[in-house]
Amino acid sequence: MAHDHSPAFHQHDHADCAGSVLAQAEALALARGLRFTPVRRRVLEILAEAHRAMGAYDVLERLSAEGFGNQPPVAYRALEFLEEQGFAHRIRRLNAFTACMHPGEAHAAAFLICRACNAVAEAPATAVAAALDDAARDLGFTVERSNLEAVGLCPACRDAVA
Amino acid sequence: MAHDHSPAFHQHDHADCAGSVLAQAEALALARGLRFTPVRRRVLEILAEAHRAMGAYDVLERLSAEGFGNQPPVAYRALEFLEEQGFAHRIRRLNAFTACMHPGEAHAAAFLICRACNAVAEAPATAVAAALDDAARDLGFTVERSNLEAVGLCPACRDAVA
DNA sequence: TCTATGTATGTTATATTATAACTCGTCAAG
DNA sequence: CTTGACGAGTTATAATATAACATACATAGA
Repeated sequence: MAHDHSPAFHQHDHADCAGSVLAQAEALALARGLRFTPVRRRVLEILAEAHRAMGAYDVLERLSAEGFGNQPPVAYRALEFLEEQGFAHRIRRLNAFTACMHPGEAHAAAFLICRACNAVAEAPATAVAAALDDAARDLGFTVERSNLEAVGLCPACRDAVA
Repeated sequence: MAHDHSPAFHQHDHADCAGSVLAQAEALALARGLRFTPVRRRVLEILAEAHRAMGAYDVLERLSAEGFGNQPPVAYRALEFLEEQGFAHRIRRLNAFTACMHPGEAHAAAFLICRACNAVAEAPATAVAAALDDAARDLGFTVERSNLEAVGLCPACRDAVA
């Protein structure tokens, strides 16, 4: 379980993890009575296979080339659906989106963005979320959703620089 | 792009806190050998007086009305300077900016955004930052800057709903 | 003082990101 | 076999942001 949570900065089988993400999302959509339509499914696949943050227009380009609609709302709507369902995350700093690597599991989002290679990793952030809740409670604020984005250097790029 | 009129989560003297923020920023700029020019100063004043998140184009409108340049780079450059110096923060979820209420003090940024009134409060986040550093270190990632944005309900809006 | 140099501002133009509003098709409930 | 909800497609445009170049302006060295 330990290394399952830290995929991005290590070598692993993308096809495999993408497949499992798709399967989990599909199962969750079914369980929730949602329509996991071709566009939605394909967008999640594209994100999972790319295994990096992609802009909406990058996704759209792929969709368009595959015979789906070629206008922005097609991509934005699918991405919005995926994000609402926790199947994908929006990385605001990059104006981009990534597949969630463990959909369905309760988890706070904490993204580590490498400024050198733009890789994005999702870090386990239970402790971070707890600390945030404490700080917010002191101000009487009720947190509903939170998003933490950190910029820095991933192990590979740090070693390359050193 | 009007973000909302609500102040942070408690009443206080805006003119006073804006003045002190300006003074602190000015002193820091001096100490750092930076040029705290009229546009930069005025942008920080606008943010501090508004005491809410403002879009770059909102700021630009004010600048323009006061005889400064009326093209986007004028606002974006000043905002970028203020953010780099820690005098202002960018709220990515809102595509907006706020004055930092305690420039110069070492602090991690954690913003609480009320989804009802759009007020933005800056919460003390030392514990949050520590938790993040721990999580990142486990992945070999070096955090340089981080930004936490939480959406929820501020005390006033929660009470209004209840 | 003068001028060279770096830096800030102003301007033009355009790129990038995102959404509003409407239409059509599908599918399942009544 | 309709109708109502929802998703997808399309047109158009809004909102956000930056590239590139021109002009002014401070200040330090000749």
